[in-house]
Amino acid sequence: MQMQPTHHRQRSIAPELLQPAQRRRSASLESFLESSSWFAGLTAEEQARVQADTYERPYPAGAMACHRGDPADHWLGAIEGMVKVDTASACGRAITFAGVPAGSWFGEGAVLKTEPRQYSVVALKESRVAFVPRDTFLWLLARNPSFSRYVIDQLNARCGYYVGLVHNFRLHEAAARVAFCLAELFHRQLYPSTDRTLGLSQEEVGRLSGLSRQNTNRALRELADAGMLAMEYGAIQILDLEGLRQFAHIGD
DNA sequence: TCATTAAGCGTTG
DNA sequence: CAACGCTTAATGA
Repeated sequence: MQMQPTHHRQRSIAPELLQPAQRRRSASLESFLESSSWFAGLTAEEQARVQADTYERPYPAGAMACHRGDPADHWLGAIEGMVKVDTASACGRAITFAGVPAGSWFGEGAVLKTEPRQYSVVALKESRVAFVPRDTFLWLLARNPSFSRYVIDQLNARCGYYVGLVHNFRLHEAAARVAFCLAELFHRQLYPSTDRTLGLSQEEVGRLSGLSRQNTNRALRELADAGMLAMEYGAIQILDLEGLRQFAHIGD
């Protein structure tokens, strides 16, 4: 049995209280690992160790999976739901750095450093998170070239994401910002299997793109009028991902 | 003066 | 009950 993090609210939800979408049959931890692109490049021995060492935890909406300031001793995967990375700082306001849809691995930067975690990880809705212990992660990194290549690609993609973010925010206005943040949730390397309907409230989209609720709403209407997305109650449906990317000037 | 935002509130899904 | 839309008051360019 693995030692599990002690930091999270211990609230479990009775299955009958869950919404249908949340109760939907979801991937087991095992199949989640198997469907992750980096997993196929491991030897049988490595795969076995990863499967033995990795564990998962469920989180209700709003729960914190990792606290800022805790030691970063796990590499994380979003199995189901959606989480965000932010600074839930004691001083002042929370800033969201990234949304992490299901199917994505993240936190590799924190595991590679020895410093405590700089950011918090919060579930945006009912979610399950996979924890790969630091030792296992470093072990793979040291012995398997295809895995280290994957990690390099991951870090590189993240770096490119933030360059694009600065570019976009310096040059463009609200609607383009929102378009950028939404489109990047479908980044091939970072977020390989995002659902076309994002379960994000307008307020969350606002936090993600650094805009007020009003501005976010206005921007979303603009994008909806252009036929790139459809606004739903508590969700955004992406209709034209390429259009969004162009509008956000991704790749310029 | 005009634009933007946080806060509050009534409505809606 | 949370998300949404609208109004309002404060803030600042």
